[in-house]
Amino acid sequence: MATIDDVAQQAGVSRSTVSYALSGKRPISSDTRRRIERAIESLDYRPHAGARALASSRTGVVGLMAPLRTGVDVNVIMQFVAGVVSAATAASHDVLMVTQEEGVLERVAGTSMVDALVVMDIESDDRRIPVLAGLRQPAVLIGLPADPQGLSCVDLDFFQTGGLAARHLLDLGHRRLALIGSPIEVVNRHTSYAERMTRGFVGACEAAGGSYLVIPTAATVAGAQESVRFLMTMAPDVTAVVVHNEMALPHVIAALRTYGKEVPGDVSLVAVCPETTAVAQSPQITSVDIPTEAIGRAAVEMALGQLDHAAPSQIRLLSPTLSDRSSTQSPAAPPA
Amino acid sequence: MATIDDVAQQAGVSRSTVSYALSGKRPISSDTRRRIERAIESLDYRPHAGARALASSRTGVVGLMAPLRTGVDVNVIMQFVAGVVSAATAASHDVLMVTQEEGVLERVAGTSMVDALVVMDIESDDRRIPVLAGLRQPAVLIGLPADPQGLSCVDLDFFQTGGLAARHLLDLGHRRLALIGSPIEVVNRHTSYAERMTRGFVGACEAAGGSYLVIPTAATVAGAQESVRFLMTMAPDVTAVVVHNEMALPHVIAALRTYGKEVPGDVSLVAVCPETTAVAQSPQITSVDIPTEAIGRAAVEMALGQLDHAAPSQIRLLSPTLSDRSSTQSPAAPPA
DNA sequence: TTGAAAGCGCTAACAC
DNA sequence: GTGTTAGCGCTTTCAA
Repeated sequence: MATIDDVAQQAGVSRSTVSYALSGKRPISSDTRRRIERAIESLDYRPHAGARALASSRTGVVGLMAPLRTGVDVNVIMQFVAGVVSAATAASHDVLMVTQEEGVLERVAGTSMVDALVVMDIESDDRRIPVLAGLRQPAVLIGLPADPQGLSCVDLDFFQTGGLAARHLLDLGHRRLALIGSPIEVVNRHTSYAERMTRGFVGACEAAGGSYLVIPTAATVAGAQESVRFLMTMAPDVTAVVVHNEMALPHVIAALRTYGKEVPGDVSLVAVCPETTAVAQSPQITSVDIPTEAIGRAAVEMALGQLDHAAPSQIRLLSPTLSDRSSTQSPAAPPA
Repeated sequence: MATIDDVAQQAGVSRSTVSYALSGKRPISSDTRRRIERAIESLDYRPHAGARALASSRTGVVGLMAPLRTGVDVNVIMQFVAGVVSAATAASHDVLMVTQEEGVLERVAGTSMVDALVVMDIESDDRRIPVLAGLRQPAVLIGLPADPQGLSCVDLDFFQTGGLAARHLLDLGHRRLALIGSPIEVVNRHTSYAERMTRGFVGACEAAGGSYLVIPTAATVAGAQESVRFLMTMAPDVTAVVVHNEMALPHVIAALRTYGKEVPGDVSLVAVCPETTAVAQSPQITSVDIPTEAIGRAAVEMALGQLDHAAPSQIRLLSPTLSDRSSTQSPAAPPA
């Protein structure tokens, strides 16, 4: 492999001139620049990443900790990952995927393999937070823990989301609503997220004088059936449902159908899920989108922005937007 | 951050002794070793990855090129990724995720960011192959291109797979079979994979004197319905189906049902898909498993094995295994 | 069993 | 606008 000295020699300049030409950190006469470029080209020169990292304390790599256990809304995870990778690429960075195992965070950060870290699937009281808070590298959490300990966070604003979904249905005239929510384990682990959603939902219902029911749901066929059965028992006159559980969504729709409830004829349905999930159902579902790509992108931008203490740490909650599709309508007039 | 010199000083030994103690490349007296360990501990020393890479020409990182576009059997991709990451971790390596963009391969390899590369989603005539073949680092392809140009490949043995699936049904007594295969675009891109499967399937059918039909299928609801309609028109007496298209699988089952064909009562069904997909259906599907984790694992092992030209390049086709579940049975006796 | 010292390839003062 | 040079922190001969 050609080194920077080879390039310098071939271009008839000093090593530092080549380095500066590459980084743009000082002006280079256009003639010199041309000779350097030619040399780089002809030698197919690429700076050695390790050497660069050693000399500059910058690796050009951001670490991404993603939950890789399959079965858990893999689609959603992949979308976050895609957002992170594309934002990193746009900022000339690569992405190192790290597993959840104990100690990797310390190792990856401690050995200076990465410039910054993005951590997904943050639990309310996540054990990784104190570790992350003690690192030299900036870290951004995707999710909103109870105590971020000064770390930056990005997440969808679930309080607004709950309100937005409920209000859409209330505005259509519905008065008896239900929230079919996250699996109970998730509720317990990620308190903040399901709780914020619920509070927003409940608040909107109460403000509008609607009645409501909140039901946690396992992300399985049986779980969805059970929740719908429960719903049909407790509130057979429900006319509108918010589903905040992308894995259960299709099963909920199917289960409603077994009770003779068609969407949207008998029951209007708003889902909280990535757009791709919403449009993949039939009928296409009116949804509050979880802007996975945007969140991943924001996480990287915030992390990289903090590099030279340029930007301060911050908590960023993205406002939800609702996309009106084919699963909601005004309730049928009650039989006279 | 503490450096190796800090450790050496605190332990009262030379820098090289610390280095050797760490790498185990030469014997260290147990007393010295103890002092070094203590120093490392008390200073919380971690070797600098860049410095190490510079001095040793080894990064401890393997690059993984995975298709990140969502919508394409993300589950399957994630399983491969999980296999790669866990195998890499087991071998004390980290994983750098790289995108499909033009030039990244050259950059990542050229700048010595990785020790080896694993590339997923290989097409029959993939443009990346010549690039990979020209790199200093070993590369392993997941898939089997027309011309591997000396690169190592891992894949499921799809020829055997086709035969195995067909034979399972033939052995049960079925004589009129169909293969509902990959989307036509995939067939055209990844020729080898769909083609090998088809040849295995057809071969087994002909050997047993069964009749057969092969139908490419789009991975959508409409695509599955259309394929089933075609099947029911062309071969209404079909009693056994092999589905090699995990995205379409549930839709195919649903579509069959609309024609009054229950699985397995009227039609036996064997799927070719990851085990998790097979057991997630109802009824659980008899399947030839795509051993995604094992393939990912094998890819990393092969790549790392080639590091010092230790192992030669090779093509490895994993033998399929069939898991008998609830979707196959002998055909009903024809009405007398 | 251990130490001294020469790099690995690059960046960024500092000097002109 | 360009060159000189001192590191960055580690591995690995070579020598003892």
